[in-house]
Amino acid sequence: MVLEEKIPVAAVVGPTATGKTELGIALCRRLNGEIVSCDSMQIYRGLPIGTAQPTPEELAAAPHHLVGFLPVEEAFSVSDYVDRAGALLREIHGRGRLPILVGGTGLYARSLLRGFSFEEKGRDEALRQKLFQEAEEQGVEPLYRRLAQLDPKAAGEIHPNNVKRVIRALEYIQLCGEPFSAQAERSHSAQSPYRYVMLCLCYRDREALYRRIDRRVDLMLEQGLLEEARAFFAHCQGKEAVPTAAQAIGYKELFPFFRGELSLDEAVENIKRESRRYAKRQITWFKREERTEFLYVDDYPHRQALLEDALEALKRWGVWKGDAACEQ
RNA sequence: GCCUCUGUAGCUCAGUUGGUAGAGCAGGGGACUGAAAAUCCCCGUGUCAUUGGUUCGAUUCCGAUCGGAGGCA
Repeated sequence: MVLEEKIPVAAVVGPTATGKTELGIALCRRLNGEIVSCDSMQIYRGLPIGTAQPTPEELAAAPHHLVGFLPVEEAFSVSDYVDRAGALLREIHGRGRLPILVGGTGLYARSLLRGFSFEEKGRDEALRQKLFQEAEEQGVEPLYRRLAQLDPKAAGEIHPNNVKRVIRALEYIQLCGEPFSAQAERSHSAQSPYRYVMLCLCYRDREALYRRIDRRVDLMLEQGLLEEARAFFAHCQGKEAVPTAAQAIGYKELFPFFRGELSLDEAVENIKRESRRYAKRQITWFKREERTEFLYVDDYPHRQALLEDALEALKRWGVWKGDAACEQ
């Protein structure tokens, strides 16, 4: 039996407002590729401005996948993402084209590219609700103590205050009948089916990044973020389950304004601040990834130079063989 | 012009009955396997406005100077 060839994948990651979409499209056209989005919020339909989806022109400039396809009330998860994106990567490769992953959701990128596998029985809404209620009534301590008994290793890795993750671990143990830490161990030894590199766009000058983020929020407002968010707000009214998309930055800060609890200026300031903090968390995520190449946008005089270095990096990591080899 | 209050971290302010200082916010660092744009953890040295004086010692007390706020005219 022949060793199965790993699928080459070029990934463009990094914090918001660094030009991932643009570089992705440039690479796509240069390398005859197709873009697979790696963004937990751009998947939703009806929120193009606030989630900074590619514009209609950008969508027309290159084939895109997993953008704006999901109704806002539908649940989604890493596991769903890895399934769908993984299938797309195989399809695109099968067509003889290069899959290009573009987006800033670190969890999705890592889970997909490192080849994490997920259990069949993954989630139980009723159980979650029950555990959450317990946490609310008695605090997290009893839940954390239970976790420490059932899975000491996981308990050691999850902070007692992190309610969501304590609950998820307990849910996993009950559903899958094994310690939560067992799946991490399995994933650790997993072989990635991809030959990839993450090109992480970033700024050397943090202030410059923040200025860009602030400016982009203003731009979103000019493009009609307020109307988009108001429509989404109306859509959410009267529904007991709050959709995931309502946690997205840009919407969750405007909702208090619609309820009359904040001035517009305050809400906009909050959007900017949350976007900056989010960018910081994104950077933390990619700093830790191994197959990552940082490209600092403020090092380049123009976009062409950035593209050249990106291509160079793809060659170095064996994702792209270069023009000569392509024509053989 | 006179009177009163005020000047301490990037911002808002505590405080030291005289022994060179600490909160909140902002900011920085980190974790992350089915809600992830979520959730969570860690991190506080700054000419205590300037300048003279009193004192063993002043950011703290006194004087002057320069900002800021309010009141009376």
